[in-house]
Amino acid sequence: MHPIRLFNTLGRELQEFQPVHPGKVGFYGCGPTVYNFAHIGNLRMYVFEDTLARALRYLGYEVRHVMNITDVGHLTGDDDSGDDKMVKSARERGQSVLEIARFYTDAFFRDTGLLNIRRPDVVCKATEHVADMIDLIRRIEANGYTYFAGGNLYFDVSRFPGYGRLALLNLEDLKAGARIEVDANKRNPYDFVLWFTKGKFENQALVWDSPWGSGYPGWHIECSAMSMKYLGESIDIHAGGIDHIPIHHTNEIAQSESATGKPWVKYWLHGEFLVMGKGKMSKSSGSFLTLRSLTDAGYEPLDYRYFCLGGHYRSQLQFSFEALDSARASRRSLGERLRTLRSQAEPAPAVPADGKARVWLDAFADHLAEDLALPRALADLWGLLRDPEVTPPEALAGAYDMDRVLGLGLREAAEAAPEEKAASPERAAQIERRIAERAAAKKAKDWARADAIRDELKAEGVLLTDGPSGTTWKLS
RNA sequence: GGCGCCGUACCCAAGCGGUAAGGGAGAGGUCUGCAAAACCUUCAUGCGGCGGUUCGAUUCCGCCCGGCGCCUCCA
Repeated sequence: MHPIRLFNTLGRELQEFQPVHPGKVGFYGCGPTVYNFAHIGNLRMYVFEDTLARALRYLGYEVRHVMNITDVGHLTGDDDSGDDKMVKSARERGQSVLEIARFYTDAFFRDTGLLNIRRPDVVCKATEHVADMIDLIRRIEANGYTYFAGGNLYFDVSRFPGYGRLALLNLEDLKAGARIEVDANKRNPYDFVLWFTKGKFENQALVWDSPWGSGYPGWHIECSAMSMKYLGESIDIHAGGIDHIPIHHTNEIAQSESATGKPWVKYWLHGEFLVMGKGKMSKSSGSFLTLRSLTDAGYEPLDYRYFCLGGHYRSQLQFSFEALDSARASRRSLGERLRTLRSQAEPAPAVPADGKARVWLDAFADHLAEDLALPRALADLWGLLRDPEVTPPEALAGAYDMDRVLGLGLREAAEAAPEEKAASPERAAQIERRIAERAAAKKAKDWARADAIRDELKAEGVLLTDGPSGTTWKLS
């Protein structure tokens, strides 16, 4: 096991990682709310969670990765968010809320799969854990942290010392804070609902029976309940988006710890936003980019993954197509390099135990262990591949090893044929004929003729490359 | 109004007290009939501005300018 340091939002500092149970990591990563397609900003978050789990494993820890799927509540209503259109069109297709949830859940895993994001060990849906949530709320209630008002069960923030510590909230400051929701039933503006029987949404689609009446759970309880169910009452890492610090995670801590009476999450890791042009990409502000829109524009999903790896998870990442182009060019170049290495790697590559390659691999591990410094780790990959002192088999084996974390499909890239983009057999034969024709022209030193054929093919989207062993081609 | 984050070359982006990682683009070169590809080399005395602390600051402190996020579902 490699020692690791992580930046804990709780305390805002780099801390040495000491899991509750040595060598084992209970990791809960916030999952999607499945009421729309994930946009590339969301996806950045899941790339982060994925690389974190991969890195922990690479560094010798046994990881149990749990992710929630939020498929409950607030699917109807919320009409000022602009998402209504999505729901409405789904409704027009005669689908239920659960069908919508299933549709977007499938879409989510399709996207994450394309990005080489490994499926977490446990994927849990909120709707399948309402009983667990009710049990947890009962414990909170039994411990005296709740009150019932206006049909809803509230969490009483004033009973929980240290509320808001994660977010550095100052409860005294909230007064003038312009936009706190006015809920006459709340004793304190920061109180939040654990169980609704009367919500702001008239036609809540899903309701369950509970000791407090028929209704549905509050926004925050699912993560507390499910993380405890699958990881125990104290977990090592909880990761999520930076926007969740002040409300969602703050409330999760309050309710979890008031139920169990013990610390809940040891290390809080928060990923920063992907920003584009004038600000973050959000579901509610109209148009946003999906993975699909990138692939439609001719990019491969892993180009986007590579792009994400180029920035540290705690920094905002500036998205642009220019930047994505750069990522694509880098990844292609990487593939080219690996293919060359593979053709030179005589012995079957094995992970280098010593030698110069080991130096790069050690640096790679050290960088991962230092708050998941993926940009550094990526630079180590380039260093390994460009180092003249590293033999081709070592370089190749080292790259494959690093790819356990990077997830860039390096082995596939190395083994891909140059003409990876296949044409139909007829088309291929036709192209081969033209090449043969050109070869004859070249032999006769009829350069004009040879160049004309090359230009014609280029215009048709076929790129010719003359090499020592003849001419190869690929579709552009 | 409150809280937090950030400003590094043409672009993306690391570094966060010891003299600027990496990638892309650009430039030069090798190779080639010419290209393309590949490979090699090169590319910030400088890190928004002004002060301060220090032997030494891109890194710490203060102020200013500019950008972003959260406080409402949101990664």
